[in-house]
Amino acid sequence: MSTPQTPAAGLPGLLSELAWRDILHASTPGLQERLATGRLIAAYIGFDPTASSLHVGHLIPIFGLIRLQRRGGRPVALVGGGTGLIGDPSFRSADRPMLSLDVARANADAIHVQLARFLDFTPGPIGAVMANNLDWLGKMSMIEYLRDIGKHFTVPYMLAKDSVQVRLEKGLSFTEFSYMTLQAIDFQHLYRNYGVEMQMGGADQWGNITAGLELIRRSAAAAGDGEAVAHGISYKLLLAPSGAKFGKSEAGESVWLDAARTTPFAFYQYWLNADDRDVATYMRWFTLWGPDEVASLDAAIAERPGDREAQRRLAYDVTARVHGDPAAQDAVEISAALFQRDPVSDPRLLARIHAATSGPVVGPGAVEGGVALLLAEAGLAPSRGEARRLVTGGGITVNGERISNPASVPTAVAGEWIEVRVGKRNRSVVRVNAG
RNA sequence: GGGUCGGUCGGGCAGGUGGUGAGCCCAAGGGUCUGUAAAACCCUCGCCUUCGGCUGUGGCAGUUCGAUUCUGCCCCGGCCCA
Repeated sequence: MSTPQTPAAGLPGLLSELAWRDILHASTPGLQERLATGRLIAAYIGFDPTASSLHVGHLIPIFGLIRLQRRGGRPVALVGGGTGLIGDPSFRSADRPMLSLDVARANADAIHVQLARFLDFTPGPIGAVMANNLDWLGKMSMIEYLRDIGKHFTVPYMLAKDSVQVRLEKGLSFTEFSYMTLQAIDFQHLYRNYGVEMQMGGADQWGNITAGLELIRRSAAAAGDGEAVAHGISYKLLLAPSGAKFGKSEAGESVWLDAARTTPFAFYQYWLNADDRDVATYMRWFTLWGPDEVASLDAAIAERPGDREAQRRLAYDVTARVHGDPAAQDAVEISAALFQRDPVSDPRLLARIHAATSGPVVGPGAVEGGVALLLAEAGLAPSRGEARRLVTGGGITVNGERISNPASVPTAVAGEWIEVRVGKRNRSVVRVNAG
């Protein structure tokens, strides 16, 4: 981890900030000089509409745009409504599925809405802008493409990309091979129509970014004063030191930014449970905290790991950014109630926890059938046999009491709520539906 | 299209020659200790109505008292040839 030092303010300090946060992978020569002029710069990042929601992995590019805007740059979020129809082959081992036009469009719209939360779209010099590349890629004719774009790319240049090389053995369709030229068109289009001078992206995108630079350089050759007219930055791939798969819950599910897919409570819990070895990286990447604050939390991790101060601060900060302060506060309170030693007995609090965690609902028959049946019916155990094993193994606590007999019948609080703990971390409130 | 080798739990494997497949390793889950950690140790790990029962070796048939094993056709994957 780099030694924190206060970077210069504004755009001139952008690269050094990314460096001390240990995010910077590569940047084009001359970029620092361009930023040092302090002149306004616009930069973009592309988002593939492969799903109808962004997930925590997308926070990396999102923060890329946020940091740019805070330093006085104009962020441009490009949704790949057109490129998503093709599928980026970069470093993928197999063909990626192509999205249908309808799905790509619907996903692009949904992602649009999510991105709006993170950036300031107020019109102005640094107001964020959204674009969808289907708007221009969808209109381009094949003749236009081959004459104006294809002409600037040599096959050896395209073949030389690492991202292509790794696919040559396994096979690569012409469609996928052409992907980099589409992304280059995006860059050129944004360069010409929005004044975008820079593209940012993950390290796996470097080949695509440079393809865009190549297209802009060749097609703007008339300018010809030798100075680079466009730039690129790539971010390191996030490798969690603990070896954990970033962005996956303990159950192996993706952690989404959409509250309907991942509740704010689950989202908060994901960050709170970050491994000590990973939290240092996460707080650098996923917050706007400065060097001093980061250093003090580094110290807190080292001196009082049990307090998990960094995890708590991180979890709150990210949850608040994604879901808002009230939701983050709610997640903190619910976590406190659910993970204290004593069971929750207040029906109103139980109802609140049930709602915030999207707790399971079962019929009265599931309760009368005993704990094992209840666990299976509530989806807290995959099968009745598994539920039985959990109970006999001492892993189940109901309303604060450890249960050892799979057939025992639990009592619902206020006739409606049952607090169930499966192991230590998985805690939930089950609602018994009398009707 | 032809040949060949394979398809056994989430992943990787063992199960020469027809005689009981619920075994192993990893991953995962639970417990103890903890911080809702990590590490370590212990337990579990197909399904069910659980002192017992059922299903299951890619699919469908066949031979047989009995098939992972033998036969036929089909599906899927690797490699070689065209």
